[in-house]
Amino acid sequence: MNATRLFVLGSLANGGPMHGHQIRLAAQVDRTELWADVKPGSLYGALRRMASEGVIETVRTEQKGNRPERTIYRITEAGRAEFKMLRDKALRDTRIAPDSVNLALLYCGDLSEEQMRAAIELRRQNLAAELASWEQLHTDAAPWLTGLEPLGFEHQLMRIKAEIAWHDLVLDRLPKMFAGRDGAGEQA
Amino acid sequence: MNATRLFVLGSLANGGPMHGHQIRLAAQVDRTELWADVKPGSLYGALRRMASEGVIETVRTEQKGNRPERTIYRITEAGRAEFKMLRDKALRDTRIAPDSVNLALLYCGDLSEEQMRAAIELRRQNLAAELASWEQLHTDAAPWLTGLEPLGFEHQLMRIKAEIAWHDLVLDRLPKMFAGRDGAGEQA
DNA sequence: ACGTGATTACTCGCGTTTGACTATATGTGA
DNA sequence: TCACATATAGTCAAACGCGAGTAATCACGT
Repeated sequence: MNATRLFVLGSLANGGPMHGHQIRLAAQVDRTELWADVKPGSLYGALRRMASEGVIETVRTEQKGNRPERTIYRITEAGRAEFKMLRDKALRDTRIAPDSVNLALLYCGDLSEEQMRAAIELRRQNLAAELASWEQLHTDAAPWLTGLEPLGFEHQLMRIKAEIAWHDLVLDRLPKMFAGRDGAGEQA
Repeated sequence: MNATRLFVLGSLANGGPMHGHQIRLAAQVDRTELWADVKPGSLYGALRRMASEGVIETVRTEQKGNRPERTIYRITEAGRAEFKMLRDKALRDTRIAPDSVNLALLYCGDLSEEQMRAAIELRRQNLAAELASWEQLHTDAAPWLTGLEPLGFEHQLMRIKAEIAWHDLVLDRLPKMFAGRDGAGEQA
């Protein structure tokens, strides 16, 4: 919920005054972007809104050569207050957004067992790749992780593993799910 | 991704022509809303947009007494095409949105071990309640479930269980995470 | 006859997100 | 030195999401 605002406030609170692009770069360096995934279009809009609300304020604007002007923002006291509020809210929020595949499942009545199996196996493959990539990321980053950040990695790994486990369960169940359907009529 | 559109198209494809409110009621009855969670404010906007695009079209408008007029929509051929596209897309999409708690974790440097433990334990409690509620829902609905719907329930249950397992892991690790911090100095 | 709470059906306005786009500067290799 | 990718820094319109509101009707007891 409101991850963009939390991200902006956190960046400015921990990194000092910065302009938009700088926020993005810093998030790459310190891996914040792994957990936030804020697109540029969202960022600049949020910066302007938040400045107009007074949770952040512009320090000054610069221009190097003829490149677009950049505006440097700093967090205000009101911003620090909202920062803590948003952090605590995120810490309290346990809502689990329903996976869109569950919705798709309702509409798969016209697919054959083979088509479903193929789709699920492809998903499983992608998840396995995603898992491998996160594991790589984890081992690479491990020496630099501080505070509670390692728990975030474990969280992500466990979630992907659970996802894979469900896919295995589905692959196991598929024959049974299709057994009760008319394919050619067992014994008419 | 675009769950609202998939939801609208699926409703009209499987339920025949309907007006907005009818779509919501039908989604309640057949449990589609469990997997979509589309708010009224989103629904009517989507209906108008989609009508203007031609993926759905208005059949007629009615008015009972002096109540708000209701517009009955039907899916078009273009709509059926987009429906399959969106369904297949949802079926292919394995992206796992990062949990906002992982972002919050980065900003918890000022919290004590006790504060963190309390926060995580509260989360765990809420998740346990959520799990119980889904299990109830599952056993209640079990006799009426058709097609691949049961797999959706198992999916949700597994995800919540994984979430709980992570919280248990965190509770186990917390002492170690805080061991390396200055609380009073072990033996100076 | 009358309040009152639920239901019906949708509107409104604002916040937010997104993808595509702009436009300059800086390598980098042939 | 020319071409082409990449980095820098941000804009914009349109789509999207949502809480709150509206305004009538209906159900129900009292």
